[in-house]
Amino acid sequence: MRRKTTQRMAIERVFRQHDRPLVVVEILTYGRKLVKSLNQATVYRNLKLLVDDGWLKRVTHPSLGTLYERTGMGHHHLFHCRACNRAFELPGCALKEDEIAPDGFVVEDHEVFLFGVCPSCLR
Amino acid sequence: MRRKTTQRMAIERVFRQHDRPLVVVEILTYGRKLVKSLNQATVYRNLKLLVDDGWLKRVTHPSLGTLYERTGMGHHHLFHCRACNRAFELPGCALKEDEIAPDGFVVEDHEVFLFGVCPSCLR
DNA sequence: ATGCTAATGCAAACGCATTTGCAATAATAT
DNA sequence: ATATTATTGCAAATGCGTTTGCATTAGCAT
Repeated sequence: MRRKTTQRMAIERVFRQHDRPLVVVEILTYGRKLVKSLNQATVYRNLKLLVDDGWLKRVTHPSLGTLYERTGMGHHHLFHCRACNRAFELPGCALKEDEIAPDGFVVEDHEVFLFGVCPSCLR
Repeated sequence: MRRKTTQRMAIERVFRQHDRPLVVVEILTYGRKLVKSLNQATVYRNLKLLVDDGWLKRVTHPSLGTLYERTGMGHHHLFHCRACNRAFELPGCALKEDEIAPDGFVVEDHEVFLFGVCPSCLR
């Protein structure tokens, strides 16, 4: 059976604390503040478990590479702050669904990535 | 000075012939139909030159990885056909620019990736 | 408290895209 | 035509994210 380890709980807490998509190094860095011995391999192994459980979702970002984000927040866009390099989830969809497809193309899904400056970096 | 080699001319021709963003293996495969000896390393070296020249642009696609597309066709979205796995450039922008940003976020740029089935795979 | 074994830490290994060293080749100036 | 050297082909090497083998540790059922 699956055991409730301190390292997996720490990883879950990292996501709850930051509430935004995270890169592996971020998870490792933040996680080590909770469990100092936390190892890279452990992070990867647990990320896989959490994705299998449906608790996390793996996303490939054009600039940041692989991101892990919590599931269950509906359709959204990813925002990447060029100042602090963090990713954020912006709720909602700003895509005009009817105007997406030139005739002949059937659009079934889409991904939108926004780039700019986040509120905390603005001031 | 830069020499006009048959391999680079072949690579350029591949892009003109197919008129869509290409992955390195595609460039290599199609290029070898023009210059059978064409080597991978040569492709990479020339892609770098063509990007430096501003003739090509490097793009990172969430599913396909690194793509190379010709420059100068204005703002567009990339469409990925899940049937034939090819990428296409769809002209225009279907993003409602005013509705993108929740207050506090300054959006300076964006990338849109569409997924579905292309015309030729539809029939 | 004890035993079983899932999970960890560590380091080595992996996969894959991309790059590099080098001798051979071919584009260009003369 | 000849010399010069940018460019090629080949194979080995690199970088980097991710995975794996294994001995040790720590959940959890008993």
